[in-house]
Amino acid sequence: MARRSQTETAVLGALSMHPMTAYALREAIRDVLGHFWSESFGQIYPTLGALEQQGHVERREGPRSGSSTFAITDSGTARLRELLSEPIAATPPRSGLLLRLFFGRTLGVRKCRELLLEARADAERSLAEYDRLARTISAEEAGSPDLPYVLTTISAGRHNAEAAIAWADEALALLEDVPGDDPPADGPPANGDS
Amino acid sequence: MARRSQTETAVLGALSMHPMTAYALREAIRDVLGHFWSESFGQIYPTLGALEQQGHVERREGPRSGSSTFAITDSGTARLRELLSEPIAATPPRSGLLLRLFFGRTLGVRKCRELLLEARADAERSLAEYDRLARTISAEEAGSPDLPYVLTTISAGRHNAEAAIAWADEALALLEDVPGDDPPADGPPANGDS
DNA sequence: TCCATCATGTAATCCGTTACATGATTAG
DNA sequence: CTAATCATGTAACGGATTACATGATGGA
Repeated sequence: MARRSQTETAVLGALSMHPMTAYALREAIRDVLGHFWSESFGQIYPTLGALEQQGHVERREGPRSGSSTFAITDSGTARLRELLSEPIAATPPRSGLLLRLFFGRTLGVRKCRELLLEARADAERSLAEYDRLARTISAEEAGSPDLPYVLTTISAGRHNAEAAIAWADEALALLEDVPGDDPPADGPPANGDS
Repeated sequence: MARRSQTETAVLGALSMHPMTAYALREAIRDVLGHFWSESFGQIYPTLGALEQQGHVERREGPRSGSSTFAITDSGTARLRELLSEPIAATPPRSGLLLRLFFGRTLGVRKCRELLLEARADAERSLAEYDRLARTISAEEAGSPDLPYVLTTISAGRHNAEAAIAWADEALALLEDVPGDDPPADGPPANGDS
């Protein structure tokens, strides 16, 4: 069971929408699934090769000489359905931001505030991006059977971004009354080098 | 630079609160940082060893024969400050749930609804847990300089859980009018086995 | 002609999980 | 005495990123 983990799922899924070259696949995963998924370059080719050997995808003439277009086969669609039905493998959480805030006493309040403001700004930007995306896709893909599903994933991004903004504000308030003793420079005190 | 990635940060951070054995460290990371961080077992011992060699932690007599308690040293605290100040390494997103919903046409509406209901229930449970946690810690650690920082991380969990609930409801509404053609069983149609 | 983009792949390496292997202490 | 918990480590494996290596095509 060469369960290439969930890479297989992402690749088959992307190809289930329309056939494309490995290169285009990579861009589709980055640009279309990018908000909630990522695949590294070096995974895509080997996975495609394995899927081809298993008969789940078919290699055809590509747009350039030496290039190939991959299309999902019936067995590939069945395999995808199977993979999507598997229980979700829980990704262990790893938030560098929360790790820093948790040890904020050591980091210093000032830097914590900076991190929070940055996070807030990032979230604000994502929020705008999700709104734009939702409008674009709703128009472009109007009537597509995929549309409602795609919209649920965009909605997830929107809600997360909104939550991040509200959280950042609350967290900034929580740190409001913390004494500004913070810049505990890494050497002895009263040393303004950095 | 054997940058044991961010494991080093988590280990030094945990030891910055109080000295403990490697075993206790593991439990602290699981139970205390667990909402936003995880370290696998096999990372902790080697990392502690490396930190000891660099003089960032000190090994002392442990509570049992053959066991050791580790304490952070001054250089360790400086190192922690350094690590915490580094730019946050963005973790590539990987949401198995959103991956499944995105390809929901293939998975089938029914299973998508089930996934959403599950996710909603999970979030509801976390929410209660975060509330309980916030109350417990506020009482237990009242007056601790770490308290406000810890509360910001709990607040993050709360907001995320709330967002997940609101999102699940919205997503369920989005899938409301999708025709229930869904169970595209992996064989021929008109087969009510499951 | 030359650069950006399209295109395909391999290899080295790192990070992290899991399984394995062992033993001391304490509570029931 | 015996099971649960505390305690420490190593080894094997698998998954993922990154760097390396190469080349075609088309537009400026």
